[in-house]
Amino acid sequence: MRASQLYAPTLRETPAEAEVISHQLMLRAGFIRKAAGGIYNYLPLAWRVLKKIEKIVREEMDAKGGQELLMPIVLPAEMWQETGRWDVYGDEMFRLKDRHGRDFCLGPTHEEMITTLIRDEVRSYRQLPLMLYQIQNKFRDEIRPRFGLMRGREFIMKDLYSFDRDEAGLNESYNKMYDAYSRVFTRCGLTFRPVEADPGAIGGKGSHEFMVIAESGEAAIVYCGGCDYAANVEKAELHPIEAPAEAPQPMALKDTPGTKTIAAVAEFLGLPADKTVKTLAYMTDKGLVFALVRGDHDVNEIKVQNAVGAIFLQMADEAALAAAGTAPGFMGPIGVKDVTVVADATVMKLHNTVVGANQADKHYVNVNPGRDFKPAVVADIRLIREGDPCPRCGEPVKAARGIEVGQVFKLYTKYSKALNATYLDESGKEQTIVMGTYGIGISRTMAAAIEQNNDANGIIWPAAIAPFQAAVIPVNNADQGQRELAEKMYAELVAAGVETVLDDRDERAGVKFKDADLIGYPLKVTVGAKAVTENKVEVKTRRSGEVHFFPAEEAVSGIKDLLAQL
RNA sequence: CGGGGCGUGGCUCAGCUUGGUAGAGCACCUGGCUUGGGACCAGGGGGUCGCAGGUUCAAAUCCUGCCGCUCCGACCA
Repeated sequence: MRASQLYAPTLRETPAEAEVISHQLMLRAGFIRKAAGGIYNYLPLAWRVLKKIEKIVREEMDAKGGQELLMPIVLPAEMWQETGRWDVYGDEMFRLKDRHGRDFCLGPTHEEMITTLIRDEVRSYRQLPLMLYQIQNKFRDEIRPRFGLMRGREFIMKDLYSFDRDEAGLNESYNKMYDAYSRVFTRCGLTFRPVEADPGAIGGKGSHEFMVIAESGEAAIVYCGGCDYAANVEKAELHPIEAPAEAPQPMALKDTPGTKTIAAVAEFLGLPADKTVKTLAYMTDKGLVFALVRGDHDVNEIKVQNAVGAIFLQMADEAALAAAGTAPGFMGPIGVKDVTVVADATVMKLHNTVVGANQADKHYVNVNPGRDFKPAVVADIRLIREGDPCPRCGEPVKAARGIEVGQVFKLYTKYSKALNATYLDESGKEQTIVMGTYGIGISRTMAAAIEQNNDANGIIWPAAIAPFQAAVIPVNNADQGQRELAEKMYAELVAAGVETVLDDRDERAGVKFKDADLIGYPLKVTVGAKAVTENKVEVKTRRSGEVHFFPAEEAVSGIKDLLAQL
């Protein structure tokens, strides 16, 4: 490709709208342009990168027996109504009507479509297992699209669906995908970590997320230095903590004026925060829920949601609290009606603790959980923090941030049951197909790669996904010798199968170097005066800045060697 | 959905307080000069100042409404 023909409009200045580095660099380097909030055009350089990522993904999916197909973007409402997700998805779903008033949506994911697609055709155990996938644009009307390609409203995703006879088959498919995902992200040159995850709205049980480790990541994860445990904080388990034994005291109501926070109550009573109980109120589709954790702990809302089986959960407002007959700042589990009390397992270990009395300026003291109140649910609902013990080995966990580039789920029969996808086993008995779903954010992976590979001058592409491998730069276009040698190097590299850009633009050397660094070609091949007079072609590695000189006739093999090392 | 900020040429921004014929740098076009890290000189093209109302002799500037972008929040009572 000749740079004079390449449509890659670079910007000297960073557009004001971009906050994270990947977004800034993709705009500046001429990879993307915005069409609307969270919706982007992929220009030729970006498209080349995306196709490389897709190619790696296809190879790894195919290697595990996946078969590629393509489903529609526009999906009819009926199948979503059958599984209930037409309502569950809420405002995040792009909806539209055709001229007859029939409801459709732009596919946010395709479990419903794939399941209805195969249910009429797959009738026998002989047709299983089956793995089908597509690479397709997905649509989610995010509350707040941000960070460029990292959280867009339209994005490119690979989604694979596995269909098995039973749980054993599902586990096998799941393990294959887990392995394939590890291979994909390794080949893309990313530093990543699979972590245990909460399946969330997709449903099912058993899930891992593949996290690209980056400061700008939206997800918080913990991992153990002592063993290989790693999890999203939403999921990370915690064992209950024992409290030192104490003789139970009689419960008493005590005036605690103005103590609306744990810190204030603890100070007023002269107790450490870990001898108190914190109560948070949530409105859910299952009614009002009180979540109890030890005073110095935090609530994990996902765990609360799972503990009560709620689809919807948010902090209760003052009106809801008033209706429930309690007082903000002084809430507690004792004497409340029509409230589901969920206690963290650690709370149940406390002796002579403190809870709000559900009236202003009063707390109960010397409360003994189990004796003085009995929660409807006791579960692990605590949010893990750095330094908490690993649930597997007890070593303190470390915290990190990650960009979720892939997630694998064991769905079991959630969708196959709702959509009636069954097969006949050997004995002629009807069985429900067991499913898994496996996604990779292709466009997000591109952004994540930039988040992890950049410097002050621009992008540093891992060679496997770089839009081009090398840029040939004649320093002085006016010099015929340089121009001709650069043309020759370019022709030879292309003939040798090296994806190369020849910067034939009538620009000064500085401009060409700056653009090459910004775009992030792994190698710069500089043809200057020395190349012509001393037969020394300069090859500079983008990442390390390392410089090699080759005689022109050896340059191509030298470049191929360098690329092989990247 | 709540709160803040911002919408002026392709990009970054000034001008708005105090109304009076729309600016700079970069980018772009022409010519010259230059050629190893975003040169220089001269000339030139390009803007319904987000949209719609209103106030005024006169609105980018003041007022009202709307739209868009962006940041924070929508978790620890």
